[in-house]
Amino acid sequence: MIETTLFNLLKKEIPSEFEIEDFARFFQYKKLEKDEYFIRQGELCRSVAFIEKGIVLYYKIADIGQVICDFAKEGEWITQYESFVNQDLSPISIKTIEPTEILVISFDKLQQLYEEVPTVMLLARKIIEKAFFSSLSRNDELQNLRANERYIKFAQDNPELVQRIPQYYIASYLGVAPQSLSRIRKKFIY
Amino acid sequence: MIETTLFNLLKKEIPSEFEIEDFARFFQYKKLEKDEYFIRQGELCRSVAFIEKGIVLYYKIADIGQVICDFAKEGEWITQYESFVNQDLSPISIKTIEPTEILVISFDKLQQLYEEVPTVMLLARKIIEKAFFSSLSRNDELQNLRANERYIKFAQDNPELVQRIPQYYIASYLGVAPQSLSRIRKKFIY
DNA sequence: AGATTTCATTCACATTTGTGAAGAAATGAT
DNA sequence: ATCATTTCTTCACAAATGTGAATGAAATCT
Repeated sequence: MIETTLFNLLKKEIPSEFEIEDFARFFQYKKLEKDEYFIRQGELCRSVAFIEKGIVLYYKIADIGQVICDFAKEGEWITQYESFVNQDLSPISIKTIEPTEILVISFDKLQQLYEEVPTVMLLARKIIEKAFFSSLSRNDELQNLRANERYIKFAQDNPELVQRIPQYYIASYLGVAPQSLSRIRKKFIY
Repeated sequence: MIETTLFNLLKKEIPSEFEIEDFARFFQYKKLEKDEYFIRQGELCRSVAFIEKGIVLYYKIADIGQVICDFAKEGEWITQYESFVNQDLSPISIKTIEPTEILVISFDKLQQLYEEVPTVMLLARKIIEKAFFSSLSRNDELQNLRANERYIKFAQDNPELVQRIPQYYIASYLGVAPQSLSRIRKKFIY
């Protein structure tokens, strides 16, 4: 379990005497089936994870039913920053939609890692900033693009996800009815 | 210019020997007319400001024309975090839509302030986190609410702004045509 | 393989939203 | 006060999107 994308990435990004084995002490490797949960709506979020392989779905149950908030795939972090930071109850659930392998680090271990390798904190900030900027550009798209334009952009930016994620999830993520997305797609496939 | 909302707030929030006068050294007070710019699309953003009084508009010129990205009013910070952090060209313009008074601090002075009063950095992080979380909930609203629901929520959350901001700006912010917003409003005013 | 469930498509129709034009109302300038 | 400009409203019509039901395809289970 030592030769992971994450540890190689950390070793490369973070200038320190730390070796891959040292990083590995802080993380717990987990193999999840399809439809297993990383966190459930209403629970406390006490850890962060890196996805080695697979896809997770962020969603919540609202009055209109299930709403897809986000996706994350291999090479990305699973963060529920809002509840992680405030140690508040999570407003959303995160679950796998494929067999998925993750490396988990608890809040406490993360603090230790920060202390042992302060540069990690810089990396963490960059990850959070990236999430922030993505959120801003998602606002822009939801505000200014039509459903069909949103789909085209999503498909261009995430060609793999279009293959791996059920369409009604993508529809929900784009804020559109599944039937409408089907109608939209018909115009681009000939 | 010493008795400002900002300096009282800093004095209250930040435990230190710093007095109001000490904070004042770092900020430059500016009085802006209506329609003056804090930053223009395509320029470098080298400062942050606190609004003592007035309202600013975040907007950009896109292919569909002018698009309103955000508002900020007295008691809030003017930040263009994306370009501020990366020292990149600003993708948006920020201008006043009322006579407005602000307290400006440059990037360099902010670093100095961080060094002299480290707790300021915590405050800064909280401000950025707040912007992040607002962005997430704006995503949620744009994704899941209809135009009329978005307007109702906006009006509930910002009753003052509804009075002070032209409606076609609000329409653009909500991602709706001004005529549609007018139609929506008709149903709630009797 | 067969049965069951889940997912995607299609259709008809309702509702929402966009668009361009016209005029009313409000605001600002002289 | 008068005029000019900006903002808001209204209308008729077009386009986009939602909804519920029906069908078929694909995936999953046993």
